[in-house]
Amino acid sequence: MVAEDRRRQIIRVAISLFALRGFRGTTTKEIATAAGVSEAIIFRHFATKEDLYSAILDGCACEGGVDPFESMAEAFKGDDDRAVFQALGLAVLNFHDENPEFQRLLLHSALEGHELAQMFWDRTVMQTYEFLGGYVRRRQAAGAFREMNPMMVVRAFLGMLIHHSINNNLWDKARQILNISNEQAAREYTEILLRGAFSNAQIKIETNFSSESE
Amino acid sequence: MVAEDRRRQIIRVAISLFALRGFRGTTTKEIATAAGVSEAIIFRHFATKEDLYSAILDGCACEGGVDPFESMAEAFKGDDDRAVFQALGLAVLNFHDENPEFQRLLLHSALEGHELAQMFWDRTVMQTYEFLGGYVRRRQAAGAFREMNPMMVVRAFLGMLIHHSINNNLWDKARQILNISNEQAAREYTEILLRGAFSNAQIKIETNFSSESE
DNA sequence: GTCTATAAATAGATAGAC
DNA sequence: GTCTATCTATTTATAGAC
Repeated sequence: MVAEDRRRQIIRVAISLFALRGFRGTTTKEIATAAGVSEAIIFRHFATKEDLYSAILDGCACEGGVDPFESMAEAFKGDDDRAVFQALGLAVLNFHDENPEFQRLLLHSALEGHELAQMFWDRTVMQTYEFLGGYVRRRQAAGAFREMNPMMVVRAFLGMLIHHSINNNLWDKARQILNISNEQAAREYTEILLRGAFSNAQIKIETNFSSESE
Repeated sequence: MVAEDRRRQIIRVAISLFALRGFRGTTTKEIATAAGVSEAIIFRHFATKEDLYSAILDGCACEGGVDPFESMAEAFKGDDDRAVFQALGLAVLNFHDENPEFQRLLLHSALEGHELAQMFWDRTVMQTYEFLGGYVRRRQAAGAFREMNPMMVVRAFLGMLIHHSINNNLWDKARQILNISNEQAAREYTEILLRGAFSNAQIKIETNFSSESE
């Protein structure tokens, strides 16, 4: 196999194993065996095990270039609150469903203090807080959202989504408790975020009460 | 030092290190050094490294005996929805704040496929879903909560809480984005769960609209 | 470009003196 | 109850033949 292909193959195999067992939990021997080569080949392409990890990070850097906010651009302009959150929610849930290894890699990385976690935070998480937080702030000014820290809204929504993904990814039994499609999950979480779990009756009582007291 | 004390000390040290670096990422040598003894002492008290891990689990089993639902018993009986969720929320947030090692240990365990994660799921998570899910079901029957899968409500709420704790625990920068007390966080997440982020004005429009269409 | 063989360091675990 | 010394297996990494 030509050098560049072999290199990419090793990285692909390493991602799977690091995701499964973490950096320290994976041996170069295991990577070599899984790639169907001898251990010496690993060190022919990567000076050290750390270098292999860094090469994975460089790969992630490119993948992260996909704009997660693309799908919500239209809803964003039209101030369609439900569509904005549903689109982002579905994008996040689908991404984690299609890339379960990434989430495990990221969690391992965060726990082990590697730089992937920091990179992901700076690049993706911060961007999401700014983007979505800005939207919430604008909608608060328009009177559609109530007054509260916009970051709180973002944190709450991301919490529901990411926890949902981690549950499905790490615990077999999670789906026994709640087994729904990503579309439905995105819709339900959006509904909870925007109007809560109270019934209309309850909300009417609350709304009447609060208008009296105002 | 007497045997039983030494044993407990080693376990305490091991918890810290396993939480920090994971099971595979921690060496018996490191544990010995941190405990201020030689490596041989570790293996005098625990036949293998795995045995040490199991001993930690047994310790957790006792700690888990604390009833997390105690603080919400009164609110539960009185159908005080806000108090129920706020009390549970505060209990969860405080627990993770006071036991940051436990959360890291649990995450490492879940990723590494050790039994702590499974034990925690069966014992604590399931119990929470049943308890809180049962409450939601009852309040739905009373017309206070709208019709939806009760597990969805629980999942959403736990998601906000646990994600909030993990953020504060694993990422330094999380507090830069959103730095609030546990009391405030429990209150805000409860508010989002029950009545959402929409303003009263928006809810009135929605409520009127939905009563017309009903 | 790939392999076998092996070096060097580190891991878990034991023996035996005090 | 604790230590030093040591054993064995594993892990990262290299050398050199093909």
